[in-house]
Amino acid sequence: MSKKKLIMDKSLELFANQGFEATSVQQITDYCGISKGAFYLSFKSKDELIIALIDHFMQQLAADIDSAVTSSNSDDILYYFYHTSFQSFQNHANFVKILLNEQTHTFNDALLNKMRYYDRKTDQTILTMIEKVYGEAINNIKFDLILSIKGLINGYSGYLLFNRMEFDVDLISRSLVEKTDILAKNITMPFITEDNGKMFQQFQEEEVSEDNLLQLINTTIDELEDSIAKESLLLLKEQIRTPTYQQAIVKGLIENIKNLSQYKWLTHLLTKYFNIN
Amino acid sequence: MSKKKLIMDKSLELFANQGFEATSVQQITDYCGISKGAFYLSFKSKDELIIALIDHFMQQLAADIDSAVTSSNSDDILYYFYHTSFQSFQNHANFVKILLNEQTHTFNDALLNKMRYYDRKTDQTILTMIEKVYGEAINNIKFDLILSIKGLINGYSGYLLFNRMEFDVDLISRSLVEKTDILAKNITMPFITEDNGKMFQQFQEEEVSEDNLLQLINTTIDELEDSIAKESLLLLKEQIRTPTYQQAIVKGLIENIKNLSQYKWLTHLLTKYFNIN
DNA sequence: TATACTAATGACTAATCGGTCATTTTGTCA
DNA sequence: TGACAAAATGACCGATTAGTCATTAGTATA
Repeated sequence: MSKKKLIMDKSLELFANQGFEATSVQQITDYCGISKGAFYLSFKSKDELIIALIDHFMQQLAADIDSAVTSSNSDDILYYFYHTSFQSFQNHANFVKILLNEQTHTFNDALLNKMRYYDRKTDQTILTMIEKVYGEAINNIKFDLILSIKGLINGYSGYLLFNRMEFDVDLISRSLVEKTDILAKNITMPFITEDNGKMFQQFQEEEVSEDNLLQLINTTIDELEDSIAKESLLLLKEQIRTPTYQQAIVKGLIENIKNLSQYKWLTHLLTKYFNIN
Repeated sequence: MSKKKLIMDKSLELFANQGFEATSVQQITDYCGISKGAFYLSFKSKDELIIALIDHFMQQLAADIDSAVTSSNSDDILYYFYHTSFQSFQNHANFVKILLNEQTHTFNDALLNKMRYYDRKTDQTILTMIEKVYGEAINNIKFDLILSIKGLINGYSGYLLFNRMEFDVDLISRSLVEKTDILAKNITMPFITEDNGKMFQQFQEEEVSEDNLLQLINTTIDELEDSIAKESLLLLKEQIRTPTYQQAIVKGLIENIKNLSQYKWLTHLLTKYFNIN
């Protein structure tokens, strides 16, 4: 395990239990069994660490949900959406705790922007989903439906987190699918009109910047043990710097990474960058 | 305006914009135009300040909602519940911001307990409300209904707060009443069973401790300009220390305070303490 | 073994924090 | 006016923080 990964893993625990501001760098390094200096070899600042954490998990969550939403039948989309969300919630309870705690703190502009970005991204995913499931029928209530879905997830997450409960992902998913369906088919009095809802539309997927992509590749290479996937990534990195291979080869290399479930986001970005379908 | 009130007003702004931990006592006193020493004449510590803030607003909110729920017809209860909630939200946006930010921070036990206490109180109020509106019919889904209602409020509050919008309290209330009604009448697949829902029942209204009551009276006296209400409070304070007057007189004195809308909580506690109906 | 390089250390700094208290200012009596 | 008390001040304290950097440990090459 790379040092960066070690710090991220351990600090996640501490942040979740004590909050971001209340956790000192000294505490993190003690807990990791490394020196303070070593911390600053991996991260330029404490802020950079929390942003890296948020990015790491949100990218994965966004990619998981996106793939669940795009790859399932119209009938099952809602179920798989909730299932993926709460499965991820169960697997990364510590991260969710940080998210709920630090959600709108203004103290760090970069952090706030990240949060906003992912919030918008979630809106967009949900919008795509409900349009796919209900089509034109819910056009005038779609923004209320988005808020209701996010609200339900929030309400139930808070309850589960507070009670530290083991829970049945299948049951909660089916229960929330029913609620969503009930709302979608019966609401007649939306609060958010098309006009107010403009902000939901404003989201544009970011350009895949070469810098960001390279940085993400480097981080991932760092995390990986020697393997075909690592070798593929190294080759793709070269390909970005100086294009050498044909599309087919590039596609094959990306396919080698696609199989690792935790790198769906990277796969997504690579596919987009190299213009592969 | 008393110094305590001044500090609470000003610090509310700062906490809302920067968070609790990120705001220093020095910053608060500078913003108030007083010295650091003066701060500690009003509050024993910084923690005591945040707890006072939370108490102040939550007591008022709880009393407002409670009176809205208990004093309206079964048909209108839901509407007045949401109306009171969002009206209060609109009037005290800064406080809501703090609540959303600091909601589950563990760093301070007393604070955490306050939060939990009021969360439970909210659950209880909502439970009473939906039982009054829907009776036995929703018995098996009532806990899901509580979570859904809290979730909806949360979802819409977050949206409104984020967009810093002026909004139509009547419209959002009617819109959420409809959603609540739709859910109450159509849910067939609850996630939380009677057994899991035990925790919702555990709430017991706190005993009215003499110390707490006296402290609240003193704070309120401090806030008030000279008036009948202030005089009444001073007399009631004496009555607690050494009972002198008959029930009728006590009841009359409490009535003098009841008329001030912002002291419903105090009225409630006094009524309970003196055993008046 | 000697050299060169990187990785890792932890004592240190400057700044900031919550909280204290000797001192001064202000207000109120006779 | 003068004596006294209450209110208010801000320099100061010990503790803690994020971040730095001269030094050391570890490793690979010659």
